[in-house]
Amino acid sequence: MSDSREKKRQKQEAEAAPKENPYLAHLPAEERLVGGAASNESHPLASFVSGATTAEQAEKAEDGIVNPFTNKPFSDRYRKILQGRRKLPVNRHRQEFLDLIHNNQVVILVGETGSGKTTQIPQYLVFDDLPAFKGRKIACTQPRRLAAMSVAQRVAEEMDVVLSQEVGYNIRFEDCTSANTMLQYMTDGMLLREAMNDPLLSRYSAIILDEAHDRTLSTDILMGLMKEIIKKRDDLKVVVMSATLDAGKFQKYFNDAPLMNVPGRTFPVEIYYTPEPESDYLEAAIFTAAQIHRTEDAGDILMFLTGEEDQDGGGTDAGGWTSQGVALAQKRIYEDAPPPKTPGGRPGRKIVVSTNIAETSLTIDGIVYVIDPGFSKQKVYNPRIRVESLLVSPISKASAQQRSGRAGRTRPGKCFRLYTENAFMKELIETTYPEILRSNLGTVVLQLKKLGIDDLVHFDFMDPPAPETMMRALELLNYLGALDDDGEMTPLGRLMADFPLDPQLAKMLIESARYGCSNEVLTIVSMLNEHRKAADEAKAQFSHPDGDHLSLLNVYHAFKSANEDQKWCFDNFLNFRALKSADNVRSQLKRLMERWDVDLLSLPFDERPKGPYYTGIRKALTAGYFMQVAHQERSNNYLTVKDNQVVRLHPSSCLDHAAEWVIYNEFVLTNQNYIRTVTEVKAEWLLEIAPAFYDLDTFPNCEGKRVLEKLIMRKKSGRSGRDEGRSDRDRKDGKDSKRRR
DNA sequence: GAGCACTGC
Repeated sequence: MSDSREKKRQKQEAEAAPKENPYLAHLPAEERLVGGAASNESHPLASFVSGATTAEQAEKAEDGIVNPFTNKPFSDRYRKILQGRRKLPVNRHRQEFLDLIHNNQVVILVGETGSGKTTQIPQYLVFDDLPAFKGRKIACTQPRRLAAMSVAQRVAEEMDVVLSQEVGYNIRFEDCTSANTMLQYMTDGMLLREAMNDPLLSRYSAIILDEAHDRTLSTDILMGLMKEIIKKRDDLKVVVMSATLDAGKFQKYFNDAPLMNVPGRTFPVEIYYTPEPESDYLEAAIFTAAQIHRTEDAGDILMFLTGEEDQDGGGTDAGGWTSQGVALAQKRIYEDAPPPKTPGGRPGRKIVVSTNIAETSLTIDGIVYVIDPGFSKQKVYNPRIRVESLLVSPISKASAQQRSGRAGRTRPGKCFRLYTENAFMKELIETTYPEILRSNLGTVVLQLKKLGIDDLVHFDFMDPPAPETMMRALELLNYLGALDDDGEMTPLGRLMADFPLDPQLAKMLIESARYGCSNEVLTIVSMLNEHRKAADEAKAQFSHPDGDHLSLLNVYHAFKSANEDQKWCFDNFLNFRALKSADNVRSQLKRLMERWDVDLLSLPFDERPKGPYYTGIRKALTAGYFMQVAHQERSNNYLTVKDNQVVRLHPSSCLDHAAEWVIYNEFVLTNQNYIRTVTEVKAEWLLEIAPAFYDLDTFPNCEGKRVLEKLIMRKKSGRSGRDEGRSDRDRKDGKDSKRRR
């Protein structure tokens, strides 16, 4: 949700009053009324009827003297760009597209990279649909923020308008649109959030879902939502654009919608396989690169590895090579390869080492050779132990094709697959499983409920998730109090869905007001959101003995006390950008709390450490994370509650004593099971805060269960439960316990 | 004492 709801409301009001034809601002007021255009035959759009235009009409308007949307003369730059646009492959299909969209509510469009679909199709729709006549807009969604921004910028130039005026973009933290905006690029997550408050998406007359082949969680939900909305809005047009050949699936899903195919502008790529399987793909990749460099013509190399660790291995430098991980050197990959080392010698060669991000989202010119070891790191979800983890897995045939295609963007290329042809044919799956089949669905289910989808079992997913995964999500939301026992959304659940956070974090934030520490929990939640960059940085001087969550709070306080100084961050080994970003998230969440009347409170600070300050915070943390708890056994191992997984504290943890019960933020599955970002809690809090989850009848046998049983017995017999378990005894030799591990 | 594909609200 972006900056101000008030701003949005005003904008909506302005748009809801389409009395005047905004294209005719140069005319006297009476002629500006809708329908009045016909009375001025000189206007470029005078003869246009929404939903019944031709490519010829539109091109004539584009070729004219005056920009029909601004009434200003077209610039020279505009005309130059227009020439290029007319040469794009998609341009030849303009009339075909119009015919399809006139006769169908949904159109599927397959266009490979370089076809021009992302920039042109929305403009074709603008000229045909004339959204501003209706006081509506056209939305084009992108999975990534950067894409939404840069495409909007490009299209604003193509249409010769100022970005944020007729063409704009809307992403988290940045709404670059105005009351004049008729074409809006946005992230799919942003449109989804809008749908939660406007279930029919009534502000839009057409919605284009781009990069649908990505099958992100948001795209999948939006597609399901579109199917619902078109039943209720026959005035809404939907275009689903994808880069893969798997268009049949999209067609079938959208009730046999018609398909338009736009070829890309690509060159042939020769594919080479290894005769035998490779045992060490990293070594094989480096060897292949060396061989290409020795024997092949000039041209850059793109190498797909699975992660940063791999990429360090690829950092060889020899004979004018440069090698850079994409994340580390986003600028350098666009530079030219180095010149020959000796005059007249062999040309230099650039090697781009990348994760699968270069598969679709990144275009690098000059790549002629692709090295594809056939693996990528993928998210997987195990509903049995409720853990999401990253796993190096074989890629799909579709991914392999995408990868090889990267070699043919500028001229004919070669792709070296480091696996056998037989493996490609027989072992690789056709397409990568969509994210929705590989994720914890807590957030998805909460969003769907908020969107008003009551019957989740029969919701028309393009790929329905496993019932067990669905059950896990419902169970989580029920324990958190977001759904009642009938699966109906509670007021708390509705409020939780308004926060752009995991359900546990949302619950924790909302509940923190009851514990009088919402200011502090707000900070912790914001820092956790940025944990990958910020959490590990909590160095010794900021660490808190009771846990990592509290250390994050210390880091943020110190950062603010140092006036958010960049040098201070550097001196203290903290990531400045991550902290700024956490601060940005914090402001957004704070605004949401203010809007929804969640009190912003703090407990008395000076009474630390004995007073309630930290206890209150830890209780609030427990209110969100009571399902992610581990108990330390006598063997010193930790066992996760209910699932009984053996885990160890992640070495980055600053917990400095044996803590019998801890909540954890993250379960990291590697060679060992680790829990990361942990804070000590008390058994009595668990029973008190989440009695439904800590119903011991639902527990498998374990030490933790017996400890809780004893505690309950003691409580029943009227004694104080304060000295439960063995924690007080162990605290005395806490340092030793730590060392023993 | 280990390691983190990518994205998004």
